Amino acid sequence: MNEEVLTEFNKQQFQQDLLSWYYQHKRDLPWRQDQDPYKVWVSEIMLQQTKVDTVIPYFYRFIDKYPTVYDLAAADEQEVLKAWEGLGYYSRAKNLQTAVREVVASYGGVVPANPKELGSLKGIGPYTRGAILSIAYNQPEPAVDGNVMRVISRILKIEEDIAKVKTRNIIEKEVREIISKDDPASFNQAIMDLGSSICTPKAPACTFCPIQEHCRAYADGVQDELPIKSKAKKQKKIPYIALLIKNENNEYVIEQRQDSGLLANLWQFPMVPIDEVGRKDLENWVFSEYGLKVKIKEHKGNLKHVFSHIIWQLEIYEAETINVASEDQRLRFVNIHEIKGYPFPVSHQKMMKYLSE
DNA sequence: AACACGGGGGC
DNA sequence: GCCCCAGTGTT
Repeated sequence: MNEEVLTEFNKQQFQQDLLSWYYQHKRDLPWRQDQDPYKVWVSEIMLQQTKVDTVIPYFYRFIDKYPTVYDLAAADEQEVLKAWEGLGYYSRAKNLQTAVREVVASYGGVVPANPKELGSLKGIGPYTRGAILSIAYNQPEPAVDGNVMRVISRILKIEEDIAKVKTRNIIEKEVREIISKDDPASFNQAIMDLGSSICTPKAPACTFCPIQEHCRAYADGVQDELPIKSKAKKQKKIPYIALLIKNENNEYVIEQRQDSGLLANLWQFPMVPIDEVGRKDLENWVFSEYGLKVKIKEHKGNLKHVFSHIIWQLEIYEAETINVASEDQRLRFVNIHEIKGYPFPVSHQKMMKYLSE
């Protein structure tokens, strides 16, 4: 026997150790009540780049409001966005509804059970495709997310940068090799559960790990060095003056953002990009941009809001205007009760504490 | 291959 | 502050 054989990966034992642990410790999550492909789908979209604890209340409300693909397909887009408010990455909501409408129109309301059709739907990439096929349809397909990349790169001691597409593909291929054919749904979810509770990014709890004896990183004492991941670049700061513009009826001006890009179609208080406009021309700019004659009043406070790629620095000012019949369909005057019906980004929800009757 | 795209939580 | 999170679409 050579050394290669001694360190060879014991697939059967690995599966058994992982799955027994999972059957004993799996969390009772709302999307694990049944295997309804639509519910699995909704949960997987919500869980993209988002923690389980954050998703749970959104998932309950969303499924309560849109229990089937038909309900979501028929829903009003703004209401869907309102249901998504605060969850972030709002294109997920738009893409989900687009895809659900496609399922109703082209697949008789049945979520496709094959990789090609499923993966062609808007918002369903390699991860979500694998997650739905394995969890809802019991197919032995990899579902490689951040957890899986971390766990597998440690288990197999893969020292490639997991930020690279190539590495993701390597890991997907490895998972295809070692996935349980008997219970692929549990296998994929087991690795994700393990990644969130034991095989954590920092200080993994290797002493409690059910697959410790299969872990090459642990064997070599390098579990804290893996996975290797290149750093994201620093966010650029963008200063704005945000305006709480009130008219004589105690209504505030809100505007709808454009239908693509950052926070697409959400509503906000008018913001002036200071770097482009300058402070001197502020009121002129507001008039040219919105057709509103405003008078800047009191400085109410400052707000910093961090996105994944930029940072907004908001200076908040109160302002006054007179009611005008604006041509701009994306502009509205609303009172502090009506405002609650519009989907707002968190940054502007924080500004609402400065509103007054 | 790089970047845009939210928000929250751990340390 | 930095890093991470059940990623995908666009360029």
